[in-house]
Amino acid sequence: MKKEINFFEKVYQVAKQIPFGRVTSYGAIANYLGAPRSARMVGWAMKASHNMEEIPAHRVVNKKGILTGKHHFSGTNLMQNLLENEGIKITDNQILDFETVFWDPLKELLR
DNA sequence: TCTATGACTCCGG
DNA sequence: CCCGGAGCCATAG
Repeated sequence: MKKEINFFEKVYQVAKQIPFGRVTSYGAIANYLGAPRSARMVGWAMKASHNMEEIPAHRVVNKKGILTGKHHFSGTNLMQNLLENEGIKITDNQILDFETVFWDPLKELLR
């Protein structure tokens, strides 16, 4: 095992830096990691994050602002509940004002 | 090694 | 934005 830092670890580090009341997309994280084609891997990492330390995976949605992974959370509306608790409005798994709450690590985190 | 899968994204209609 | 199809890539078996 030479690679101590896996792709997952990178995703976790970025996910942890997502500010309160903000969300980002899998592609944005993947792009920040230098793997814009590995957006799916980010989602895969999020799924594994359940077994890791506390990762705000509920703040990560797809590019359309849809809670594609809410089904993977405990219960059925936990993910939506967590986001709404942060002041994010959601309708039918779709984040309202997605462009407003969107947090791009490439633009906000970096630099 | 190969196949299947997926919390995605892009493209054309 | 919705729908169908294709591309991408790490992980599991």
